[in-house]
Amino acid sequence: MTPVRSRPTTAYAILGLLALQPWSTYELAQQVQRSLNWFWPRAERRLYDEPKRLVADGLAISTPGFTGQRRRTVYEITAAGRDELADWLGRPPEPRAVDFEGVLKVFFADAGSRTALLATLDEIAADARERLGRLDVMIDQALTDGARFPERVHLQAVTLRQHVDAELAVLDWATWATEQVTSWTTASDPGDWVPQDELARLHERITLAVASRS
Amino acid sequence: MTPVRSRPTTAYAILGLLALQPWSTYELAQQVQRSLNWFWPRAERRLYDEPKRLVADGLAISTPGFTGQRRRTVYEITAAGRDELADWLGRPPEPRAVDFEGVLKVFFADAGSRTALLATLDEIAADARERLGRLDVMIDQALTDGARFPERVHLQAVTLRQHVDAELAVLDWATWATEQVTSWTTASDPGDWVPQDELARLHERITLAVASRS
DNA sequence: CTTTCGATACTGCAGATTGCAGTATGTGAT
DNA sequence: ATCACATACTGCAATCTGCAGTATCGAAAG
Repeated sequence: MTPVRSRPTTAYAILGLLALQPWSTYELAQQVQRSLNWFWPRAERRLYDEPKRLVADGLAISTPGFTGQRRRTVYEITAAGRDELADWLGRPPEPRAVDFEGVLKVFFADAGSRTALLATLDEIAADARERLGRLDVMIDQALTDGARFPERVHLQAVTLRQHVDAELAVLDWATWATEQVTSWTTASDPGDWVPQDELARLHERITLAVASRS
Repeated sequence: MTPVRSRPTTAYAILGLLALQPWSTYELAQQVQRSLNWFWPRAERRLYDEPKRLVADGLAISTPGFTGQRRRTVYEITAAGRDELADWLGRPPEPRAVDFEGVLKVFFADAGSRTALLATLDEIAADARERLGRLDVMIDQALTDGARFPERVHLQAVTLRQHVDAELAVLDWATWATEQVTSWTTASDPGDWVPQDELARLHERITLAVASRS
């Protein structure tokens, strides 16, 4: 039996795309930017090396071709590739990891001005709104004939809902936070605002949620 | 004037902690795991190299000391460090980036079994519940006398709310997704389930949200 | 008909970052 | 007296990013 050499998750991400159809590296990069970027953002550079390793390990095959004089490599998944992909799907996922520089700036806001804090919250909200706009376009494409993989619309709907939920949560939070901060005197002095009340509400929400959804 | 050499965000994260009080590298590592891990997760390894660079650039000073025979280095922020920190707080943050292997597995679920998909959703929910449990403990500590920085509780409350919102959004989504998938025939065949209805609802939610909160 | 611009199709390289193993000492409990 | 756990790091391979650089193709503009 083949030893289950664990690969970087990016390998499986590419394998997953190859399971849908053969792609050239360039198309693969486009596709990753378009759809995977929401939950598995990787630099384009990575997507040029990883398929080579998949080929070396027999999980994909590469077919060199030409567009006029210009070389182009098309990758295709193998049976072994589909096996490893299915295997990976059966293993527990890594916990979610979030890089959110905006919240880092909010957390350390007392080392700067109240104005800077409000600007940060504004940029966070603007970013969320921009993302929601792009999600709306994707939803539209999935609804109309634009869907590239009509047989996968159910999975797209489920994952799109995750993105929308996440972005709306950020937007709501940033909107709420802006309202609170507006009543503060400075970034280090919240004036009359009582953080303990908010913390108590958070505790309530957690208790309720964990009780009802377990 | 000093040129604003842009540093990795991790440098500012450490600078932010040093702005609160001096720390040894080990304590710094603990603290990053405890609080920053939620929105700026970094390997412990990183936190041993970065302070050295801060010292080299005059943003911090290191004081070597001893605990018996064992060396230990304590870092302190300098005035230049506080300046750069405030400067960073005034610059727009990087957009949020999420590594969520669980959703990647859901997205490619049709390459595996329905059972594997349900297991993935379960693990996502379990992870969210575990995190909410830890958040609850942190909220408790901030509420009772356990707060290490009572003058910063307002900022803790605002950021804690972000984490709670995010985790609850994930938990709600995973719960909902499990219900939907339960009605599917296989991971590639949703049976009677109509993804278009869900997509239409998502479009509605985006339209409403962007209209009301802009 | 030529120039220009954006899309296609990559490679090289320095530096950022992780994960893990390894080395050692200090402290409190059994 | 021993053991487990906390403290306090370093080395290294592999992963990953960002950016600059190379080159061809196709369509539109002048």
